Amino acid sequence: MARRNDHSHEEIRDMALAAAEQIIVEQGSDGLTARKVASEIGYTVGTLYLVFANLDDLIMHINARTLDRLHQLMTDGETPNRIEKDRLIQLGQIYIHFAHSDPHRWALIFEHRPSDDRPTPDWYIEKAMRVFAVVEETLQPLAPRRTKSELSQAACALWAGIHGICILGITQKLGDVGEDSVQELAKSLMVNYLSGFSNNQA
Amino acid sequence: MARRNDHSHEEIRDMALAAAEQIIVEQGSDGLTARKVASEIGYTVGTLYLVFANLDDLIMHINARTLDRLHQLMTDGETPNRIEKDRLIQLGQIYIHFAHSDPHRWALIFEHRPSDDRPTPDWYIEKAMRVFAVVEETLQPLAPRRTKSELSQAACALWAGIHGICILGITQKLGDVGEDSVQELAKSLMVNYLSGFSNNQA
DNA sequence: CTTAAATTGTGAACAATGTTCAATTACACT
DNA sequence: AGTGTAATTGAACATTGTTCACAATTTAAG
Repeated sequence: MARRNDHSHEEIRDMALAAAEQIIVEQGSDGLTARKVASEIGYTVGTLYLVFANLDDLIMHINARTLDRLHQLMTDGETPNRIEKDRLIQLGQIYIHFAHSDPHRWALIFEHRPSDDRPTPDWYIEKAMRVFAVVEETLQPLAPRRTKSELSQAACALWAGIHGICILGITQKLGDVGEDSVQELAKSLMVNYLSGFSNNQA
Repeated sequence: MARRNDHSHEEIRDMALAAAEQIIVEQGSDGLTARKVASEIGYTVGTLYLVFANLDDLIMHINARTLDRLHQLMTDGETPNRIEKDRLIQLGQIYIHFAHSDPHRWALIFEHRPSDDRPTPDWYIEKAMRVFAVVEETLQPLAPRRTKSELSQAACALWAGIHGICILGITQKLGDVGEDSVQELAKSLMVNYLSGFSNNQA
């Protein structure tokens, strides 16, 4: 059976992504195989390779979706009137909760290393930057006298810091801790960092 | 040819670890295969499985060695007379330099996720804790009035933070930055965090 | 020194993986 | 109906981790 025309390539692409995501959520990245995804959508491996260059390509697209959902959560219900410090801390909470509620999809973003020959595509970098920009914008009002580059650096340090806590927390590298403890750690990091960052500005 | 008795199992174990580490250093974890390690030491796959339970087991032992080397670097040339704040910042520098100078072996520690059925062995956790303890001990004199649990939490937050910066720096997730930039970010994190942590104590 | 037993290493075999591509099938148009 | 085109297939290939019946060699016994 060929040329079934049941679905356009665009449709197959979306079906494959949805099926792949379900596998990831349920079984983690180890459970993801080309054959499984294909059979799940009623096609065969060959078809998958008509739509994606390879599994890495498919994973990149899953990750893009994950970044979109994270960005959505971080900008959802934005309350600009709120005290900015709380808003930043809230961002950290959102990130950590996101990672804990969907650990497999979250982990997939960082398990994937860009191979040397195929560098990370621009459209992907752009999505990652979009998430990061939210942090930067939220930080800005907290230290108005800092230069743009100082702000960028601080946002970077803070966000990477939260991320590190998240990683060590979820992968249990520092003992058996729940989401609550991770939230505590992150809050401690943000509050103390901000205290130094805001007070010591020129 | 069996029972060659050229080497004891202990010796084979060490040779295999050395060969595997060389492969990791040169090619990264993707290049590591059972057959490669075996042929490198002049034995066959079967023999490898007499000495290690499986590849995960072998990797755990490599990671243990890596942790030992890191611990060595962190406690080497200890100068207790030095200002403690500088000492802590120095620890961060050591960690970041370690990661950059040996990215493949460093990454291997975090790529490896403990499988559900075989939890991380105690001897491994102990080695990880040993590294972490150095941070805790160095932090203690900086905030004498804090409780033990507060100190532990702060050390955790700080260390995880440094680690996060390291990850995003090395994997280039936040653009193309060199070791110097990563060092800057880490220093920013530590200085500002410490400022808040030391000043605001009861 | 010969022979039997114990032990140590082998490598063929298996199931699974990502990936490719000649062959096959179904559709659209004349 | 017939013909060409394009979509889909799935068998095939190279690798992977892992196992285990067997073979080779050392050791012990007679």
